[in-house]
Amino acid sequence: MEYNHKEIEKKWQDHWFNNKRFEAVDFSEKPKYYNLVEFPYPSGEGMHVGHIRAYSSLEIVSRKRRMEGYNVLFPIGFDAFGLPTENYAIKKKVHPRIVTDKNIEIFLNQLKTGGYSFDYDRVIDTTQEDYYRWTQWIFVQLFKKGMAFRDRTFVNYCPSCKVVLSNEDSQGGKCDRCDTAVVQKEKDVWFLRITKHAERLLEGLNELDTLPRIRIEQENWIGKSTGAHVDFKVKDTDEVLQVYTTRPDTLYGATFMVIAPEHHLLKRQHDKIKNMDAVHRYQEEAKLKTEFERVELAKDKTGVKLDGIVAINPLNQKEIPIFVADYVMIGYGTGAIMAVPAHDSRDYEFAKKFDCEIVEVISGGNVEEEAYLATDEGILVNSGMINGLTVQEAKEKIIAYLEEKNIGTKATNYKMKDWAFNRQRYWGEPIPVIHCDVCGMVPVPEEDLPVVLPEVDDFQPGEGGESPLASIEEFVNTTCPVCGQPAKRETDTMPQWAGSSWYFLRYTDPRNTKVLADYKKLEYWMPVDWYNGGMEHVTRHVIYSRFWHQFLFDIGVVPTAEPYKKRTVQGLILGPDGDKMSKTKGNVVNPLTIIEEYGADTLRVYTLFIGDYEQSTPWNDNGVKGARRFLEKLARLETKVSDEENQSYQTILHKTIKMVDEDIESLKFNTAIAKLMTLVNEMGKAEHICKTDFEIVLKLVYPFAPHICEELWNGLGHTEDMVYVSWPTYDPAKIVETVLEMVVSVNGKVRDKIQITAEMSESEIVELAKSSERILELTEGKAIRKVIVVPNKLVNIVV
RNA sequence: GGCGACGUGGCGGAAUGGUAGACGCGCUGGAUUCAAAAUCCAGUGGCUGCGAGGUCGUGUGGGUUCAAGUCCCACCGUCGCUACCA
Repeated sequence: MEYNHKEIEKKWQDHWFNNKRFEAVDFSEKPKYYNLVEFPYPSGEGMHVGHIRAYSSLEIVSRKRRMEGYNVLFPIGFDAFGLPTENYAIKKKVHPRIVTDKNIEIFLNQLKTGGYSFDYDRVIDTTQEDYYRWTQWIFVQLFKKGMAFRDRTFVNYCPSCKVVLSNEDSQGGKCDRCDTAVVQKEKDVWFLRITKHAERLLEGLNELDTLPRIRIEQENWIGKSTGAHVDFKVKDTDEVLQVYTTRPDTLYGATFMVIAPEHHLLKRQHDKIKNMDAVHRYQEEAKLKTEFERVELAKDKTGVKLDGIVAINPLNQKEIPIFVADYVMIGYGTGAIMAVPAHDSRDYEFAKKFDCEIVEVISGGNVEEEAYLATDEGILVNSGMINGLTVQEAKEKIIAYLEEKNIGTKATNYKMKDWAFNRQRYWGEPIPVIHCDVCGMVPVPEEDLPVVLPEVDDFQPGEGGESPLASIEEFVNTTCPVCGQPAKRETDTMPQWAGSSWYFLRYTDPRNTKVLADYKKLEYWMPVDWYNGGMEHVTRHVIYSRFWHQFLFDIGVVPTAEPYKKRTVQGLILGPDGDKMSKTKGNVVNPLTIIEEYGADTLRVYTLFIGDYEQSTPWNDNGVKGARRFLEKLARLETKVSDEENQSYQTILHKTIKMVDEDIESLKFNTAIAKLMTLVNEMGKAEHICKTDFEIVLKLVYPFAPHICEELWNGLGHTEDMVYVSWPTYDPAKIVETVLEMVVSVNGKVRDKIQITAEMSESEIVELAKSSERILELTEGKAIRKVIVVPNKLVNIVV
């Protein structure tokens, strides 16, 4: 067969897609299997080799599952709201709707060119009204249950994108989109009460089949810690300054307190604080600092001592000063800390600079030199009732004491904050809320959904961080659905994470106009059996979507408590230079040129052969040729096919069936392909190949390189395509080697090899090993102290 | 700073504690060809030896073990995530 990839691939793609060969069937009798890959953002760049790699894993698994007799749901869609499209629309003066539709069409064609076996009848697009209607519907439910609320706080604001960013989108003090330094801005914004689910999000991880590093990253993100809330009285006031600490055992060492610049105490005790001018100046400075300055340039501690008020240490009744300093964050714990300089490096640094008392309360270090951070070992000193106790004992005793005296409680805290849920841009789901002077905030009635994005001429965001929707009077002005009075619409839109937080549900019933998805269909398809995606989405998207899913479960909309059974991640494909692919570095590999030159089968095989699937690895153009050669060798086997049986390759054939099966299930595609290459090389040496054996090889290669396999399968005279032919199983009898080689080593060094047969006993093997000429030379005149036999592997003789 | 992963030929990478370097790329030699491409065959970690072989070798230094790339400890380096988290 001449390998004309263009012709073959076109032919089979037309056949599959025109005949809907990958259609997922609702309520089929077959067992269901739901494979999910993260849906792409339809950028103008189109498909990237990263997409190929990301989708290929479950593409392989989906093809294999169909052959194994499953009813497979393997869907694809588009997460199409977001800034790049909007920015492009602003620049080129084209409506984002037009840009999005065009990009989606291109992307879908590219996916088909790659031969991906998605069910293309279930394609969804988060920007379509019939989709975001349900995104808004979920928001309304969240709002009704008090899970969505509005609050005035300092938010991360990108002066370039003119957008309020969540903490997740402004990591490292830089805007996720444009890298501009983020500043703090006070604003009324929407939040989702995800912190209420912190514990459940943590517990749900126990049910998730995933790698430890993936689970740990999520656990760290949620950031649970345990300790105590402790109340400190502020002298001569009714004020109680509450702190959160993980180290209540060090309470006797608390020699001063620090509150965040935004702490409400400053406003409340305004009159008593004598140096309020200095405090105000400090607050202003802190506000102007970007996140970057606050974190990266934090080497030097700054702060202002409050003049006029002091706190009382509740254990020893000592008066201790209160400082304002920006090393304490308003958003974590209570925004105030008890400072224990002897045993916390930040407090130590601050105490040294501001000349505060340092009292050692845990022995073992040298607090003259540095903070002693002992956690487990170490005995309490200078600590009244807990002297002599271990840290653990002291913690328990102090908490009991605090609770008894009613000045503190055992407490749990989470790093995770409520989810800042808003954008001030055009291309997003309008938040379906109406502001009425009489009734307050009222959700848009469900029958009025969706709140449709209005047509506008200018998508440019307002200078003050206002949404472009705010300037459209026909949109803003409405009537209150409760009292009928004139009212105004909310003009914020949702962040991009919204549409992706439930998309996997919509795939089960993508055209439903009554509910987000039919409950019976959800019961049939959910949960997602296997979800593959990027490491970068493990902490944000996965947690957000689990939160929404848990909420939807609580209100009876979905049948499972957790959405995903298994989560895996793919490693990045780096540029040929080993750097992350980027347009600016000019090291981007375009998958379409590879498909053009070598074919989709080659591209698919190469992107999986390139290295460990879960590890990052650089692209290598030469490697592509190897993948292509493999397929050519496979095609050449066709010429050797006969009806006659051939025993010469049976062992390796059946071993390969076993290993390829196992490797696919454990994402070891690189070794699966290596073993298939070995098999094809071996069978190439045979005089003739039995037709049924060649069929097995085609079935094994099919998930990786389906087009050429279909062609060869067809060439054998089959009229039915390979999509639902049965996956091969190995014959256990055939993988047992009758004659095999064992290594004989002396003191762990390999010295000889012996041929044994499967029937030989261990003592026979040892005798054979000892009597080998090479071994006799080495053991002559020495006493054999020990002989270790590892069945079918080696004999080690210790002298 | 914290958490995590990783470190193996010229390159990408294989190795349930049991023959280190599977498989691929590249390279060398040969066959084929008028020649080339393609294809096929052989070889391909270092040092050493005519040779059978010997010896060293998985970032560095220790340890456990009959046996360590693999397990443990320390250090060095690279990458990812996170970050004054109290």
